[in-house]
Amino acid sequence: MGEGNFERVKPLSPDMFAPGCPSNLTPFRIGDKWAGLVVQCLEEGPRRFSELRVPLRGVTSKVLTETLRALERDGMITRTAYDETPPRVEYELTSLGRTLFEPMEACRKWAAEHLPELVAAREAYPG
Amino acid sequence: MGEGNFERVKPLSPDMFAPGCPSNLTPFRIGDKWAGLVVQCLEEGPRRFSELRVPLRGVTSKVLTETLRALERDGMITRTAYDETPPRVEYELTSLGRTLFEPMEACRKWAAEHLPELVAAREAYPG
DNA sequence: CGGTATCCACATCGATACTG
DNA sequence: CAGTATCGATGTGGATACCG
Repeated sequence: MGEGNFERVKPLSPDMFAPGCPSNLTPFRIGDKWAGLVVQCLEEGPRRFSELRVPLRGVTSKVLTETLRALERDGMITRTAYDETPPRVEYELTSLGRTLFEPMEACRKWAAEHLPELVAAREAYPG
Repeated sequence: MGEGNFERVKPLSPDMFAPGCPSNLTPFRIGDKWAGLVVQCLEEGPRRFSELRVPLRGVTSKVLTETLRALERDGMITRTAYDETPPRVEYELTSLGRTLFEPMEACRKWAAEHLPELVAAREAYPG
């Protein structure tokens, strides 16, 4: 409650959307901090700009716009603007974008199974 | 010839090691440009510092050192220094590091199948 | 051989303010 | 609602030089 549409995006593991979580992995972390998360949010269906801002807590509209444009440019998502007031824009995975599901699942599975080991190693590391 | 040990690292797809190739994806592209490639190089066995510099063309020793330290800190690789002259250091995947194979394979498979579509979309994009 | 030590260019990200 | 426009902090990667 008070969290808006956050519950529409079912978390796949406890802190998957937490900043810095290594499960933000996916084929699209090519120096882009948010693209993988956006794709994850869109896996369940089309989302509006403001709906994406909710689970991606902390992202500014500027950065979210840049991320969405990059994904659109690479053919991963479509942008559909409806001529209404107030304006409504929906983002949706393309068929190409949906092919990302498999590798992302593999990465999420890895994170779910091995993240604790990574964290433990990091904490045990001198320094 | 003249390429040193490059052929020891069998390329999994034509330009997998090319700079900017989206197959450099893997769980370790968390803002790190080279870690995924390093893990890939180590999948076939232990490698020396200078052996890693060959396939990762363009990486400086400074950046390679940082990358290796980060992977070591996260428990993905071990560093073994042999007390010889000239010095010899070997890097090797840990058992945790080897678990990265599955998600990385999934990413490589994705790239091999869908990279052309991404590139085509990018070229067709206005601007 | 296997690194360190500096310095620097560039890009990404974020904060803030404003708009149709 | 869905952005755009600036500006600035931060940090990552690269160039170069040097060391045990």
